[in-house]
Amino acid sequence: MTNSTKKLLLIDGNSVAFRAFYALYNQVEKFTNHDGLHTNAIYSFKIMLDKLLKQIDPTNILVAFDAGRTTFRTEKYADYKGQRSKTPQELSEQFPFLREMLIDYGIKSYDLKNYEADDIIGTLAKEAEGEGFQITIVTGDRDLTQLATDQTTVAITKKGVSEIEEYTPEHIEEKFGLNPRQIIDMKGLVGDTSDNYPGVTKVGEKTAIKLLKKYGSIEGIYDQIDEMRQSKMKEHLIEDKEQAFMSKDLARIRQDAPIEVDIKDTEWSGIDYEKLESFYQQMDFNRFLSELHQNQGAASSESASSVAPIDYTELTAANLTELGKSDGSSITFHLEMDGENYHKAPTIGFAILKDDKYFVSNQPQLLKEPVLKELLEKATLDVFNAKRNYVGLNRLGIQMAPVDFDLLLVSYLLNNTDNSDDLGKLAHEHQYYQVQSDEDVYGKGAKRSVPVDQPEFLQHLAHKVQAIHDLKSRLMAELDDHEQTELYETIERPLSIVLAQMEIAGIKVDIDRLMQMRSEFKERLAEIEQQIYQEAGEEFNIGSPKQLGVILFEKLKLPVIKKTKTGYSTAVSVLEKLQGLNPIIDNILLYRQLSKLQSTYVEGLLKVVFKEDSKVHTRYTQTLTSTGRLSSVDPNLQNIPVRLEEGRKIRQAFVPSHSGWQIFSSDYSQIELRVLAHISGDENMQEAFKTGADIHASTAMKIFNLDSPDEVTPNMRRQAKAVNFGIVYGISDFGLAQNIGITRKAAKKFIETYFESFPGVHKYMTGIVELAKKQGYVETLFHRRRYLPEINSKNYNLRSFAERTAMNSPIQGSAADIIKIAMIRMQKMLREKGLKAKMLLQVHDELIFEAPKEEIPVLKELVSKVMDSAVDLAVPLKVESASGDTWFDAKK
DNA sequence: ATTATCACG
DNA sequence: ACGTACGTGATAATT
Repeated sequence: MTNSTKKLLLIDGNSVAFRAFYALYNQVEKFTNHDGLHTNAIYSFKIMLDKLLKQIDPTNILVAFDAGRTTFRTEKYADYKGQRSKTPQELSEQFPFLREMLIDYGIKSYDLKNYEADDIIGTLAKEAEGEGFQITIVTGDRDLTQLATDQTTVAITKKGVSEIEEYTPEHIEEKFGLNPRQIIDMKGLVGDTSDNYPGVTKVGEKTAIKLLKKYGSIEGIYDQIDEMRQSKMKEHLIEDKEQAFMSKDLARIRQDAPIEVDIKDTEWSGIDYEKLESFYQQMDFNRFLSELHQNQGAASSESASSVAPIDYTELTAANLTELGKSDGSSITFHLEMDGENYHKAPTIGFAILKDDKYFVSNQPQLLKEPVLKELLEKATLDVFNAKRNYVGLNRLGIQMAPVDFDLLLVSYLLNNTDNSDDLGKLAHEHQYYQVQSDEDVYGKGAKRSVPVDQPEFLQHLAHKVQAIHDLKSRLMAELDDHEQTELYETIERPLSIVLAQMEIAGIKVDIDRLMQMRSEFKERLAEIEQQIYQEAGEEFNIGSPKQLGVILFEKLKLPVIKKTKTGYSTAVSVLEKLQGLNPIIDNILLYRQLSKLQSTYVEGLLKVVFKEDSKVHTRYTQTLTSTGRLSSVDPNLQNIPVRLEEGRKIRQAFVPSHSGWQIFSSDYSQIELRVLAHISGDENMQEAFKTGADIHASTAMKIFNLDSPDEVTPNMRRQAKAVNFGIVYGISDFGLAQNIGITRKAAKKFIETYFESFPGVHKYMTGIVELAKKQGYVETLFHRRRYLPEINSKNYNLRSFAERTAMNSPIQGSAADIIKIAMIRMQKMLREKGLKAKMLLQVHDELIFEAPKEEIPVLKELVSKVMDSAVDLAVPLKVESASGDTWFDAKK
């Protein structure tokens, strides 16, 4: 697109930087680069600048800055801007870098001694108007609207900087009934509190507009003041005449400042991408870096690929020998599958990097050829996502060789915040751009298509193995710096294979049982539904919180307990408070319960059963949680109902895969509290665990100051249990109060007493928060890290959340470490002992197996031993086991 | 794509 | 005065 007219963009640098700074003020601590420099203002300034460049497409640009506090205005009026508080350090340190960024953008910036940015802008705007420019002035300061003309638009930033409001003369007329020049008169009459100059007493915006409509200007008012009828306002006007003229003079933006730039100097030379790239690197603007690379790529080549092409060999049945022999040395491998669910996604290609040579193919069947199969079973592999590759190869009948480097896993250990599972995106996070994301190559949503027959597909695969290889040494070195090599080599890496094996094994589902439940639930739901309609007096969608809210709180006029941001809350906690007021409540609660079971568990589960083996094969996400726990998807087998009997019956549908076998389950008892007892070193807590006491009862004795366990009532124990949970979660009086229904004051007292009774725990909690503030992260027993950038935030909520996280993560994370160790050892033991038993599921603190009935006693012995001894803590670990014909029956 | 709800540890 | 318990995933409704 070419410009038919010349367009000048004038930006009030200080004003916009202030707006930009406060737009992201609540995240100011999140925006710091590796040198500790705050970057939030630069960041949002840049976003706004890009938007403007795109919208306006200017030929000329200038960013004007204030030169300092003293100007000709302070000479005239010493108190001008006198009440302004000092620019915060977090912002002022950003100005030099902001100017540097402008240079990289090819944009001229300018300041002039004794003048404000406004005056530079006013002067240049006037000059540009004479030369026939279209001018846009961008600022956060409304005073500049006085400069609006037919040629000049003033854009005021709103909502931080994400939106702008454009002031043309027409818009100003519409809004105030004044012309732009009268804005100056208005300022003179009203004054300006933020610039700290006075106006006429008792004259505000409304009065000023009325006066100016009648008299035109301040001069006009005083010319005719004698004719004005007697009033308080007239007295004030006469009294403050001098002030009014002075303020008008202060408000008037100069259009004749002695600037040393002219329009020619503002010609935009365009962005210097190389310099901008290194600037982004300096600022740690990873998002902008990857944008930059994509844009450059799109602009510089017709194939829209931003990466240098790789010289590869396309493998065929005929040229397999070119791969050469396998000597067990390290190769980089990638298996491409089309779809997230690798248990069923078609394998569509693969890539190998061996001895600096790239081999790629869109014929995965080739992997079954002896040369390739042997290579993959004998070599040492570097991969991205070992688990995914293992399952994919397993489906081709290949037993994947040991893995040395797993890019996905290592990257997750280094930093588990925003760890993508897309190779390209993740490489970009590590400032590596010689590979694109799948989304970039394949598209997303409805537009997604994988060009398996095109060279770009093979190129993409080659770039994937190249990226894995290129990132290896750097990331492994970082792992070492973090003291995480052991965590990687002895826990996460072997675990990925154990998880793959568990997923492949799957768990058998009794489909008939589920179908039977489905028709039972269907009948009962229909019945309750009719009752609810009757009680409500009309039919509506019970599943819609919005419609339900209208029925309950408007039609039936039940009291509103809580609101969500979109309307009435109808959550269980609310409905329970309404119980007894109307019989409809009980029915809704029951309906909710049953429809949850029906849709999520009965029907949801039936949808994901594999027809071939009547099993569900979940996928564990090993690189997602910020604490180190696993999660389970498609289906989620870590949230199968257990607390309510009705829901627990779902577990009857999980059965062994062979007749004569049983389900066996083992769980750690209070592992998180035991971990806390260990890492806090609290003697009282350790003592309780060492003597095998009931921990909640013993906590109750402490906080209620009892002498004997016999004095602990069930209610005391319940409250003590809640306190223990609270401690693990990073306690707050509010949370505890809410949970056990006591006042905040009482909760606070509980916590105080708790900390007096367990001083070691108290010391740990304050110590870990302090440590987090100092080093920016916390660690588990095995050096798993969690970064807490918000721990020093000025925003109370963000900071408090980070503080609780600092207390909780080492506990939850260490417990996760421990069960992971147990799983690896357990799998090894099953193999070594030649047992038929299979480990199937992990649910955070429990492991679920299937085994021939006769193996159960052996298994029980073995699992207890392995889980008990997974780590050596200052307190014993306790394991409880059970078995039965279904998962439901594997309970005490 | 986001929100409310509810299932689990 | 503020306004929260920690970690997840699936579903249906709504935008």
